[in-house]
Amino acid sequence: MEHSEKNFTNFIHEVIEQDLEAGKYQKRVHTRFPPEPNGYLHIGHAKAITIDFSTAEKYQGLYNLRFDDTNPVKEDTEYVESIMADIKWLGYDWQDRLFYASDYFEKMYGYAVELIEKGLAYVDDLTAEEMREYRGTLTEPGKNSPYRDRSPEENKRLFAEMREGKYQNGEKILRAKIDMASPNLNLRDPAIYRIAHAHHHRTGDKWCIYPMYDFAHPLEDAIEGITHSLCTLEFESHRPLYNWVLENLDDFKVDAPKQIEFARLEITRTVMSKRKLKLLVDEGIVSGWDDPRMPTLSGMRRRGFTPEAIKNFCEMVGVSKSNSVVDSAMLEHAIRDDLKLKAPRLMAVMKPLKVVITNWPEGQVEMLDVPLNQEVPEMGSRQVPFDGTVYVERDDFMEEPVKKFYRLFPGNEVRLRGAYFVKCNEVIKDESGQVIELRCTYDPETKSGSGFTGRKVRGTLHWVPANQSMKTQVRLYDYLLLDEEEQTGDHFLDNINPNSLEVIDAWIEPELAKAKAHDKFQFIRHGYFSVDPKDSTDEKPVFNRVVSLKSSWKKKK
RNA sequence: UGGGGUAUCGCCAAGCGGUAAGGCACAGGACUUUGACUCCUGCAUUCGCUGGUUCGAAUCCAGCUACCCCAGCCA
Repeated sequence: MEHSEKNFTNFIHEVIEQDLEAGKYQKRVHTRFPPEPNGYLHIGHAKAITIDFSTAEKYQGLYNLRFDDTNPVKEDTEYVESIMADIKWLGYDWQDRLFYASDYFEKMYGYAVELIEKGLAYVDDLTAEEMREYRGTLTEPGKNSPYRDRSPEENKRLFAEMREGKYQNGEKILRAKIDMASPNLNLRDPAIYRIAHAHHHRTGDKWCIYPMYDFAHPLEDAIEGITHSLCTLEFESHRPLYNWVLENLDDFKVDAPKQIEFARLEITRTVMSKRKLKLLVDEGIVSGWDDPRMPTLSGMRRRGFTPEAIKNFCEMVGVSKSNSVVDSAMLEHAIRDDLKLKAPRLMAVMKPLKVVITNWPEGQVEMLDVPLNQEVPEMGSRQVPFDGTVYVERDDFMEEPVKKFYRLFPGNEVRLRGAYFVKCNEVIKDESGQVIELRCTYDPETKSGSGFTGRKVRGTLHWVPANQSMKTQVRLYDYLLLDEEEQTGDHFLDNINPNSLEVIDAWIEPELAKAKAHDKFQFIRHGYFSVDPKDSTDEKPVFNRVVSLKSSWKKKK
């Protein structure tokens, strides 16, 4: 007899393995991701999706995609489409298991009637305000509605009339009859069906009553045969209600799904609330849900994040029940880690300073063969023309070098990446004293790849050919949007980082002119960039900086 | 204040009575045609606090404390 071995990696797996061992749910594992189509998915949803789907995969189970579309006034087809696109992009395939809560409206109506017949639900005439008053407070019990004791027959008739459209919004409501004195407010006769004369994006005008989340969700799960219903912590106190609904319906007496809660994802300096993100869009603070500064999956995709990086990040973060705030450095690590072996490494100069090689043969153009990624030889190489006149980064020159500066300064020799050693001999300035050009000499012996070992230089500079580089736009983003750690409350708009987007020109080497939408590169020393799919043209790519490189030098400066 | 949760390194997070995994960050060092990457090394005698049980506790018990969620006809 083998001893049962603990094989779980987080508390959800632990629960599942106990169920499996106990033989529950015919030893099936079936999960679901149930977004409401009222906005775009963000990185927080990515965590939920990976938890929901990878948990099912871990146990050879199935997972559903289900739109929880029970509130027509907030939902829209645009959102269901974006959600599906984003999940596909992440790499998950729900196959034929795509569901909509709205497909169950008729069934749900039937279950509501069953509760009415059992005397477990009643139609209330109280207004919303009255209901709030009757509900009591955290410390005081509520009191029963005067309509609480209507007969099942009357309730049934009234509920049918609600469905028929006989009443206005708010005029009547169906409530579960539980306990107005419960210490758990969610059990004080919660509303389960409200009247909403609104057009639903899928059912149109067929219905004017819609089930509430607390009633609908357990039914959706149970109808689909979900075994483990994973959701975020704020639903913890709803679990008794979730269970109440299923316990009181004859169809779901056995193997009712089990709700398990986990902490939602929070990342430093990141707005992670659909409501707030929508506000940013509506206020025009960002260009749309897919603005590259947005933590939405569509924004991150456009910015240049990869699904692998996002999934790895979620895995790194882990799953627990403690409210935590993950350092954005972890996300940055995830994308750098993924891109470092995928992205070709090329050169782009953002603030150019002209360098003329005075001893370069007049008119000679040498095509330098430079590897695309030294660590991945299979990537091959590209040609970079070298004609003795290049741009280097202005920051890579200091007329009066500070301590430990080993780039270009008068009298110093450095390597031009992929080319030769050059030595700075002369500094040319304009009338105002601004350095406008450097005169250097090169040493033909030192060509890259030649195996020259005569002497070493500390600095290697990236550069572009001055005459054959292309000027284009690059967008530098300071990680996401917020200035401060402070992101709570409704005043988060005051914390928007004004420098979250900096658009500047850059000179790119010829190879990069061919870059296509979503192509990713490392620009030596500048970071990882991705070609913007919306604003690039066939002739001219526009680059978004996905993330910068780590730099110990800048910090010490 | 009633109910429900959570507290382990700067940030995540393992741990399930046998003497504190791992990742991120950080700091040294090696390497280097990116001050990147990679590679070494360091980084909790201590687990919110106080008591108790035990040969032995982050793990069990008791009592505190702090923080999060719930008073939508949102999800």
